[in-house]
Amino acid sequence: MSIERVRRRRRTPEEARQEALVCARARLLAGGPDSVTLKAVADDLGMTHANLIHHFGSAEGLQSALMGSMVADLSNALDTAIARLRTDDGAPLELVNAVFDAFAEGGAGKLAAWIVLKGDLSHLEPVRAAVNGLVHAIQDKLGDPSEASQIRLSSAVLFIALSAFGEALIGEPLRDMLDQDEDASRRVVAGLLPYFVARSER
Amino acid sequence: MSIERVRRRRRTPEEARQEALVCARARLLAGGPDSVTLKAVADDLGMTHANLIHHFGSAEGLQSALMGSMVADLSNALDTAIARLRTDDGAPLELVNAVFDAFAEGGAGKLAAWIVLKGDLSHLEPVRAAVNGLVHAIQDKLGDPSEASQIRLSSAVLFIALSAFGEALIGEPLRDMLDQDEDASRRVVAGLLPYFVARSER
DNA sequence: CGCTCTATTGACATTGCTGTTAGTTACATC
DNA sequence: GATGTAACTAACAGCAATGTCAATAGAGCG
Repeated sequence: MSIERVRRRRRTPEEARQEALVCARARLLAGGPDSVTLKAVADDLGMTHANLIHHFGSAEGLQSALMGSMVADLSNALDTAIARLRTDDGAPLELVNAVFDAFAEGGAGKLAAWIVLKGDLSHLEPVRAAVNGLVHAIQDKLGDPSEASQIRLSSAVLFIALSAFGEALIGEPLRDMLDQDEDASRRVVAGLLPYFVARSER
Repeated sequence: MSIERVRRRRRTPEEARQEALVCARARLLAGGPDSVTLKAVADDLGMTHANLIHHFGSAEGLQSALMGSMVADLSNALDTAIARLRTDDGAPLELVNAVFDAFAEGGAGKLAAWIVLKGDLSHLEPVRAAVNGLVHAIQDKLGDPSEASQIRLSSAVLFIALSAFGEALIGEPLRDMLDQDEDASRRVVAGLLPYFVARSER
């Protein structure tokens, strides 16, 4: 019986951080904020929690990096939607789907809820640019650079974002209560969109 | 120098639970879920955490009771909105305001986010009746008992609830990003409401 | 007043998470 | 192959939250 010597894996700092963030995100989405602890993430990765502290400085450092990573993903998803909006001739449903997907699939909905509950609103700041970009992209597409249209489109984006966020978090139980199918929220929001460009906001 | 003997206050079980729940709710809204601990709540009330365990059984018992209390309040707020809808001739803005207030003031928004992040969806169950009551109340008011109208109104309620929930959580930062005033969300939602009764959902 | 019931306390044990430190090992470079 | 850097580990200490238990004391009741 020979002594099994476990071969130790050595990652680059970037690899280590990346793997940890992927794992931490999965934990956040599956088990909530309380399940993303140093020990839990370290165990998942087959390392010790001390090593995570080595890479992120502290537990708060890991959480902060996770927020940053997820916010960046949300930002990128919105930017992609903007780019497609500027080039393709996507229907309004396309845009709505893009925003809803960004909040649902990337876990941005749960992320934002976590941030708000903790009170760290500053982490949401990088989203500002993307959100405003969305307004301008729609404005350019419609070819109406007036001040009035910007205000109107801002409220449209506000409306889409609120709905997408809500759907990502409480959509499933709420739709279940109301006997609505899985696509109901997107359909409703997309259906209401034309009224924003047609009429002036009261 | 006489020995100061601290006079011990003795509450009825109902008083104790009530005070604890009020305090726990304030903590949840101000500092997030992590700030509602046995010790913190007990300190606020001038008692020991052991006494809280005596009344609620465990920390989880306190959290569960808090969720129950807040869900009940949300349910009542919705019922009040329903009652007013059945008697008064409230404008659509009234209804929207009632739902938005229910999510914002009572803290139902943060509560729901907390429940979803923890994964305890069962706690939301008592809301089902109120939500469905809302659909039927609107339907009665419009005097159209058809199946089609119910489906349409369900999607309207879904849409209002998602928006109200979103506004309660990320409304403030999002409106700030978009240069929208405090009432923007309510105004937009109320403005879109007429389109639900007028047209058939695509 | 004496008695009972139980809300309440204080002290202790336990557990899980965070953070520190000294030492170990993988890997790149010479 | 020798060497240095730093990724990594093991063991420990500290802390905060939860939970247990025996003892205390407020309030109603005879």
